[in-house]
Amino acid sequence: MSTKQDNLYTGLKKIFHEPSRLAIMSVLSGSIEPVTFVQLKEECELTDGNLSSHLKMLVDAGVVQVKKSYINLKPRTEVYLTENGRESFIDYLKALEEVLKNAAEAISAENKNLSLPFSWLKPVGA
Amino acid sequence: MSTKQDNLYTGLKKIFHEPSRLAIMSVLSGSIEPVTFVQLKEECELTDGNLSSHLKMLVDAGVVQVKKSYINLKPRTEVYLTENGRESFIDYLKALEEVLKNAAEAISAENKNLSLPFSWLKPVGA
DNA sequence: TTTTATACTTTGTGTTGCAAAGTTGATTTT
DNA sequence: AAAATCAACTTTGCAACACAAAGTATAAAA
Repeated sequence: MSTKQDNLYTGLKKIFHEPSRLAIMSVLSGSIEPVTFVQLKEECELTDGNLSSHLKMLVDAGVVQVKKSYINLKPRTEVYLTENGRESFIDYLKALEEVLKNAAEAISAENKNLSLPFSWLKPVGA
Repeated sequence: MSTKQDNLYTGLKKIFHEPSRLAIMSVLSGSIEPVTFVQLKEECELTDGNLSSHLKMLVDAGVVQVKKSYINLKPRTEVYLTENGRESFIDYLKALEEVLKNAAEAISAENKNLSLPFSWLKPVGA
């Protein structure tokens, strides 16, 4: 039940619709194993500070969980998606797909001459 | 020439990566004719104030232009894309496509059982 | 023993997304 | 002919937030 009237863009939930967090979510989606803070930092090319605060937001939103421990006397922060996180991220991606399709169709409708840059708009089998 | 190191997410230019502005750009992309303030407002389901300020940002970014006139003694604001606007919006959409593909692949790699929600991931002809 | 390094967290600040209020001029009501 | 209403915008105010810079804690090197 969404209170506000839905349109194409309503599904672009703010928590995911930010490049750094999109990167984090993509990396986490790509592994069933938890990912460490340091790995995430490297793969997403984020600074310590920015990763830390984005993670906090994701945790507060209930889409990731964090497990802190010490290994070899060093802190180790492991991050993983919650079940809800996985599901709502997929929903976000679906919404994004719709938005993208819609935009790409608008463009190619008015640009018959333009070579289609968007692979999935090419009619299957053509 | 991009000063900062590029990654997958660098192409998500902030000016377009906001749902309201994405909506505006999509509508504008869908017509060669200029679109009026009132039309945009309705199609994007935005308030007057928010449309006004988003338009200002798009104008300042040089991606749309605005022509003000009076018709029937009423103000008429017509909005249209600049050439640069059309091009850079396509670039944005391409970047978005890459990001989306990357995320969808990550998900389906770790969820063999999951029915693929993303149409373009289905092998063509399968 | 004072640097240096690692793994984070917190703080500070300019930006911005949105709601609410304001503006300008035409039209309708009283 | 005031006064209130409407239409099409613009401006203002403010909480949220993205990013950089600074801070903390512990361990290892010099």
